[in-house]
Amino acid sequence: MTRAAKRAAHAPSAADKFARRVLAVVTRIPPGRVCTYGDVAAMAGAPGAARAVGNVLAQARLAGVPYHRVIAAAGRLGGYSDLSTKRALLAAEGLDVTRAAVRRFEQVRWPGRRPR
DNA sequence: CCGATGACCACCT
DNA sequence: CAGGTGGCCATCG
Repeated sequence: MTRAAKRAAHAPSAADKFARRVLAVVTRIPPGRVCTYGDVAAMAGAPGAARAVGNVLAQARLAGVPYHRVIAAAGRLGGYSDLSTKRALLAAEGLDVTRAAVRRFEQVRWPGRRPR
């Protein structure tokens, strides 16, 4: 189809672009590792937009994206459609999860923060 | 353009 | 350690 038609079909809004970048980053987080909303924001090219990242994840419905690997600062769990599920998923990946946080957070944080 | 919203964040009580 | 406060940011109406 023509370029004009293509653009008319689905014009890539600025909003979608931001969301795409955020989801792209989240998809790269390996199992057993986690990132904070702030980390994702920075990696997505929008340092300081941690809150905006939360908004994206809260709306995203794409499959194959490990949303549960994105937690709040200091290893606290943060939000999720169902917190008990988030805990279960993280625990299933070998993480030590307490009522409201991931233990040894700095050691499972991704990308590696030069441990030791 | 402005104000409201939210899966945040740092800081202070 | 539980709450409250002010600030930040992208989106949406």
